[in-house]
Amino acid sequence: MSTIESANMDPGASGIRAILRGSGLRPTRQRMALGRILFGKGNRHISAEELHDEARDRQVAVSLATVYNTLHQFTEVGLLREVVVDGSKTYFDTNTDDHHHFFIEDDNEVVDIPKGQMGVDQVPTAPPGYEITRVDVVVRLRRIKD
Amino acid sequence: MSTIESANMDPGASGIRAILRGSGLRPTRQRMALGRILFGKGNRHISAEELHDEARDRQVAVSLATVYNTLHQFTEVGLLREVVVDGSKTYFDTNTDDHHHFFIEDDNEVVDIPKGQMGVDQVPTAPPGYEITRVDVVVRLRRIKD
DNA sequence: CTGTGTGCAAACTCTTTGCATAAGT
DNA sequence: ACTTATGCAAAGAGTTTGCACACAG
Repeated sequence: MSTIESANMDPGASGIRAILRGSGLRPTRQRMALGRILFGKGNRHISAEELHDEARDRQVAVSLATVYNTLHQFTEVGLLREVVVDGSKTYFDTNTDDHHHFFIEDDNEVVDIPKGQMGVDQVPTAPPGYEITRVDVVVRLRRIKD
Repeated sequence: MSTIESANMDPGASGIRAILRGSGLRPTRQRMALGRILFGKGNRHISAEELHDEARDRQVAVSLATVYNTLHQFTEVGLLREVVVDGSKTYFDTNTDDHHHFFIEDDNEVVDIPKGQMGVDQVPTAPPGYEITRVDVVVRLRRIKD
């Protein structure tokens, strides 16, 4: 368990405000609170439900609909990235860099694959008339039981 | 590996029956009909809804619940493979070989990437205690509009 | 003030489930 | 017959939508 909670990442309230302003989003109470949860401590892979629960745990009253709205707005302005690993839930990644994921099937957890540890050697040519928007790689993992 | 040989030829009713028997599934009217749709003409990437519609179009009465049951049973015995490309729908691929996919975002279509046109050069080492079950690559495409 | 954001509940989509009926062997 | 499969409708999860009220600028 990596507990790197050194303040190297936490932008603080004013930082979040700046991020939102810079993205053209009004810094409302809810967006500020969700922003702090999302960007307050390193990279996260979180679902709407999880974010909602976490907000509640922090005594922040935010409706689930607002959580969805906020996640989508953040994604639109490039603060988040959607990760598709599982047909049933949508995960949002605070790391918007080009990178890939491990997906731990046992507990539905998404983990970044360290950059440089994985590569795609031949990106295929897109069929005529199409362009590649992204290449997603998901390495599925299962816990070894013995 | 019981991959269906000659994937581009219609196995015919007797062929489907043999496939089902070989997988330990009773060849019921519904499974036979769905099997023919699925394996009758080359590789397919189909959702439950699409398969249901197609069955209806062929005058085959099958309930949606049975379509889901059948798709999952076929997947369990290795006749199909689930493809995760989109958070909202589940697609089933009649090609169970190791291969990757294009996903055309404009019309939610899944297409196989020709074998050899794409490769993953370094499969990352799985974290200790875990084993890799599969590596999925999805190349997302958008239609070029000009 | 004025417009954007939020909360709530209801609606929606995709998928699963429970149980009585039907069909396979 | 005996067992497994199917159909239906209802329930379930995750997500979205519509509209009145609240809040930021």
